[in-house]
Amino acid sequence: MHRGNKSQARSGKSSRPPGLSGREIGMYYKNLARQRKNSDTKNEPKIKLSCDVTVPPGVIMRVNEYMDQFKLAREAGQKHFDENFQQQFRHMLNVNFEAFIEETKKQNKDLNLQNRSLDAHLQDKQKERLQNADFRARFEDRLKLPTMRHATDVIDAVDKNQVVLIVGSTGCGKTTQVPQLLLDDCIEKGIGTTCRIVCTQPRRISAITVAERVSYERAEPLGHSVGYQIRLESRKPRERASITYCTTGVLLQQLQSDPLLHNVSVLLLDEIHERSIETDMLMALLKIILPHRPSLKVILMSATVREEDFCNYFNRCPMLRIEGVMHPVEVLYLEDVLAMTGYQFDCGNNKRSQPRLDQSEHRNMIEPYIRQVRSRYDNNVLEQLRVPHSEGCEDIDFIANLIYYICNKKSDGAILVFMPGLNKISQLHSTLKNPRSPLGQRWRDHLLIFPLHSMLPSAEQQSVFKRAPNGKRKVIISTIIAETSVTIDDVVYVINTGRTKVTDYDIETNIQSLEECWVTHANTQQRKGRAGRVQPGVCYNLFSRAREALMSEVPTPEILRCKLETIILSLKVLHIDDTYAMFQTMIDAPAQRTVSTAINLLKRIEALDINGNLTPLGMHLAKLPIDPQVGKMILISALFRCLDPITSVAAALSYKNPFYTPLGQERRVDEAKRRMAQKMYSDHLMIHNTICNYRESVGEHRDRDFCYNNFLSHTTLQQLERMKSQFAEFLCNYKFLTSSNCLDQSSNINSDKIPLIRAIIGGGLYPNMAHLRKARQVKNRVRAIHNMTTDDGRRVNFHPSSVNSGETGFDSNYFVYYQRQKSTDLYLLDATMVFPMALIIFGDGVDSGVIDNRHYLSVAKTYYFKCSPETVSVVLNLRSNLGLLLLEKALHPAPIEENSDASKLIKAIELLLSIDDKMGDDYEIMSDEIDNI
DNA sequence: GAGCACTGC
Repeated sequence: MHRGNKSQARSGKSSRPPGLSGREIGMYYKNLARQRKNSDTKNEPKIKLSCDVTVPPGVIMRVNEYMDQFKLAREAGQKHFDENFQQQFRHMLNVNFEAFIEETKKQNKDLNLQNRSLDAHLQDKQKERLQNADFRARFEDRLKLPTMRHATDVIDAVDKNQVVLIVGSTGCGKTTQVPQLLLDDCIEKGIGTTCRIVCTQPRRISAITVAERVSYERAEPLGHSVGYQIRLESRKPRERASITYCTTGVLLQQLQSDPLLHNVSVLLLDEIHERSIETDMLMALLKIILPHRPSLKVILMSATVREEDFCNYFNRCPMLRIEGVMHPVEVLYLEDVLAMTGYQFDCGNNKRSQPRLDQSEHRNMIEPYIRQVRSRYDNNVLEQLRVPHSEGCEDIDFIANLIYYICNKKSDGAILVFMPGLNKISQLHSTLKNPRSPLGQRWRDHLLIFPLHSMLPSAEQQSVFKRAPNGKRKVIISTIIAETSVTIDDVVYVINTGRTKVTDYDIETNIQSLEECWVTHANTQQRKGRAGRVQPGVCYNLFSRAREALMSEVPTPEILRCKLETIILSLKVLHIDDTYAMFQTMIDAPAQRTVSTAINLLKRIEALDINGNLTPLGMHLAKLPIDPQVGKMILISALFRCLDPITSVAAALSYKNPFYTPLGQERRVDEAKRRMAQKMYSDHLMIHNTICNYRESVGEHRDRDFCYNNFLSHTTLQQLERMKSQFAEFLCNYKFLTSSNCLDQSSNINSDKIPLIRAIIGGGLYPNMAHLRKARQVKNRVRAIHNMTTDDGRRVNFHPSSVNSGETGFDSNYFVYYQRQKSTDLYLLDATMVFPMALIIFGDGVDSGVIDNRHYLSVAKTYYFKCSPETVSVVLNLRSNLGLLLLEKALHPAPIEENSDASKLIKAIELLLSIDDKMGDDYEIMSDEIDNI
């Protein structure tokens, strides 16, 4: 039935109608190719046999022996399980949403009981505090904040309404003061013990700094009435009469054990205008929770950014506006800057000439505007506005020139320049450091320059926050990171190029992209604010007012730009089964197609069954604080006892890569990474090796040097270690492990078996697969070029930061990856070489068949591997046993004991994988395919 | 040959 296309083509060749001329022959084959292409896309699956995965008979025999032992043991029945999880799971499936809510209410009905003697004590303490000199001095300062002027309005509004929206700009004190007002009001009324305030923050750093600030204002140590809780780090306050600042993610996780928020009396959601996935999600969940919790108060806090959206979303809830206390900031646009500096763009040698489309777009925008402002600007300025590369950050010399102008004409104060990304930051940095113009040379030694980017070490260092010494001007060249995440106090001048990089997600093609775009009004507003923190400032927008009029009001909410697997799982454990309906209730609903793509993936990795219900595996994955694919990876690693390497991989994938890249050191960072990779052709194993080497260096007290020499962030490595421990604790609590220590010997019996680890990485990242057809060395290029496609047939490349980039001599042509992203090209941001057998053992949709008398095993109807019929049968048999084992282990969590019968299956898998490891690559076999690309 | 930014009991 399955006939390969190649054989069709060959038979076509021999039966070409006779008597055709040269041109006619050409047309004949062209038509044939077209027909073939059409039939491919319609019905006939495109089958090309890839390399041979035949297992030698001797190995098959041993694998079968192992499997027989495994099967016998299963049939004998092992019923000494912990029944706890199975009960939980049955309950999960049998209880519907309403019953679940009723149960939760019953369990928590005694929770908020008042404690009168404690209340009286709190009242006394409060009176005492009013006498405390520190408290009083700080209280005087608090009174200067606008929020304190609205104190009675706030308390009143919260008293009378379940939901209140507070809108206030930076510096109004809403985040620090509102929780205190409500807590102190309760204490004074003698009901302090019923008061548990939680205030969510979008970032870890803000939760900590706000909690510290508030404790200081209350003249208390952190962790008394005020505390914080972020992942892997907390200073929790007392149980009652308290304020907890936590990240939004922490609260979402807590919902799993406290779905109606019985542990909270007042919930404040801060920075909801940022439209993070977490706050959007919480708002939707609150609409379900609120009717069941009449005593719960919710305060939404937003900057003045489309605040009416939130007000409408909560039934036109009352809105309180609080004025900010920013210093005035003068805003200048491109035309003003040109008039001021008299700068002339270089148009002659137009190397950076833009595409024609961009040029005509620019003309359509600027000409009407020029007519409008003709009388206000002189002709030279208008002429400069006509230059397409006048806006944004195309002309680095222009930005440098503006910096020198500020140095020359303006009073002291740091300059903050917003750039889109590392490339432009680096260009401006080198222009300022190695100036060609006399003007630049004059200022060079007066500048103290800080490039700021998440991958640069400066983001972690304190020097960027310190004031510049006399005679020096601090210049910070930053990405959007300085807009909200990093605050530098002494900034007085902001240069806003108006450009930033944005990730987007195309539903149709399932492709994530990173591209440079214009910022939104909301971004410009926030950037302007960065100039007015300490004194009146100036914001230089390097785009015209005409451009501003075309910019969007706000960025696209995160929920419309990202994958939904994790959210869907977390809804499922809250018994919200109809996720489509749930998403429809959100402020912005993601497309149905995005939801169905996510659900399909969850089904493929067996987190959901065909009906979309949670499987036992899915229930475990939902509880882990990590994406489901990576969750599955660590779960398998626990069963297969190679915990340490895999948790390293998982931590780095879910947090960040520990390498940073100082400007101009890219080559040396690459070398360091490749040293760590030890020719394993894996970015993931490279991280594992790095962590091992790091630990060794810690043991020998040379970790500082080690990190410095290898461009590693100490802070990130420590956080990765903490995350690894957290994973081990979770898995231990769920009984998949006997120890909560990542390095425990019993959890790492197989940790040095690289083929097995490679396969488990593949098992987790599956179905993100890619096939390398050819790696070739081209003249005049140092590095190899790769001809590679992902499973959807798209051409991809290794990202230049991957250790696989430019490599040749891979032992297998198959790869798994975590992230694929389109920027200058479609890139795999990370990749691990895997052997076909790993995909066959751990993939879904594995099938077998016969083409042209050749037996094959196929993966996901994408890759077809030749093999002997005996291999087909042993592998399929092994897969069904593995399926049974995983199901059993998901229902009855327990590690696979060494020398137990279940461990025989792992031995069998290990054996199959280890022969793969020794097989050569298949360039020869594949070479005929290259013609077809 | 290239890397906006966050986050998880």
